[in-house]
Amino acid sequence: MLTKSDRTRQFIVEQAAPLFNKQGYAGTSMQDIMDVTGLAKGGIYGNFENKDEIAAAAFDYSYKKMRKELGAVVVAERTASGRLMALLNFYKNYTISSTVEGGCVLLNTAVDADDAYPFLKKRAKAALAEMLGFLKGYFEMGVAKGEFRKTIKPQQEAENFFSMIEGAIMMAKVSDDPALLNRILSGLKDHIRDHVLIK
Amino acid sequence: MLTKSDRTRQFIVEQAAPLFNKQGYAGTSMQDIMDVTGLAKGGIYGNFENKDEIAAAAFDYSYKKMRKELGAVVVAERTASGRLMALLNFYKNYTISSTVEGGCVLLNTAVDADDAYPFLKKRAKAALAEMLGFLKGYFEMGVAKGEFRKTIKPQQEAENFFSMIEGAIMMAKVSDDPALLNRILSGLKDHIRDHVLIK
DNA sequence: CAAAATATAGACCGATCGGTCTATATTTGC
DNA sequence: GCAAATATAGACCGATCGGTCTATATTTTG
Repeated sequence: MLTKSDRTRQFIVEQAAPLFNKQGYAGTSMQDIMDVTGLAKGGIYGNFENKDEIAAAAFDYSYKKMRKELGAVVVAERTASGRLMALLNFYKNYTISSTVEGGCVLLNTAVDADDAYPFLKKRAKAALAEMLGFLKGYFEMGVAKGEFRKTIKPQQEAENFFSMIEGAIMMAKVSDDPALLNRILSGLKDHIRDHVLIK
Repeated sequence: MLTKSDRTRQFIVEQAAPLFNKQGYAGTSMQDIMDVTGLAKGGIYGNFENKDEIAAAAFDYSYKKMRKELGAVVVAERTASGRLMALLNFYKNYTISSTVEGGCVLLNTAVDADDAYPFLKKRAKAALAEMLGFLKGYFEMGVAKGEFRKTIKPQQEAENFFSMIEGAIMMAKVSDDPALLNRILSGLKDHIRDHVLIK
């Protein structure tokens, strides 16, 4: 059974995750976390060593939640193209409603952390590598099954795909234009149909 | 002639810009700015109302510097494809050596500001719109001059282009893999040659 | 249900936050 | 080169920062 502390810890992480995702590491104070959880200092520090540990746990939680949601819609599809389409659908309107409030946790953490917080950067780096690995796997699957052209390069396709999605999330968010992201996603679907799938 | 205050103000902005670009708004303290300029509180606050005003001036400075450098290499080219290639070359190795230390100021500010600092978000939004406008203009120019296919859609091409570049900068930076960005840029060059230019 | 173990409240800490103000130093205009 | 205007140093402010510690409250275990 889950101990009280385990449940409190999880509660803190879940409440703090959107704060870190929206406000970044430096922009999120312990007071913010106390406010959002309703706990006092002792309640927080009894479960975490320090702010870094909460931020790290919050990232892990947010990323895993996203990966789980994404995984669920993707593995429901049995073809490579179906999986890629499901992934693109997953990101539709992602600037309006994302897994964790504040948009893509990978994008936010990568930009927030890369020059200032190595312990967070490490996590974002690993998460990105994993996501690229998944994408690459779907392209390899398509080629292996004879669904995709043999000429496509899975690694390159994966990098192209994900850079466009992440860039589009940033652009759509700062422009207050969710449709911008959706247009990019739509373009990627066209790309699969026209240049990846065997005609 | 430039007054003393004008020169000091400019000096502060130039020294502070890399700090904000690397550490973000919340992660940059007035003490940091005092340290990097060698000025005391009075020297800073005699030239700026508050931290917001410095951050805003720092963004404007960084963005204009980038736009100027980019503009110089782009307008040296007389063809639309030449301009796009120049732009892609401009971003080569941009995670290693960018206009202002810390990478793309537009990406960093957009992500840092969009949920927390409206006064900065507004600036990033305007800057992004301008960059997309430039890109769109080059594609329109290519079509108008008969250099590009009439079927290409300048707005869509511009959005695709820029989202890929920005996403790739984020990915390359967090992965410590500058080559990732260069591969994306290379892919975009291929795209122009193979699907934009008239054969 | 009582005793032991655990978890939380909240007072407290020194350091740092953004910002003000005055006295002094430096420029500027004549 | 002197007087007036301007710009800077740095002491100081209250608020907030991340973090500690103890006393109390709550769980857990027998």
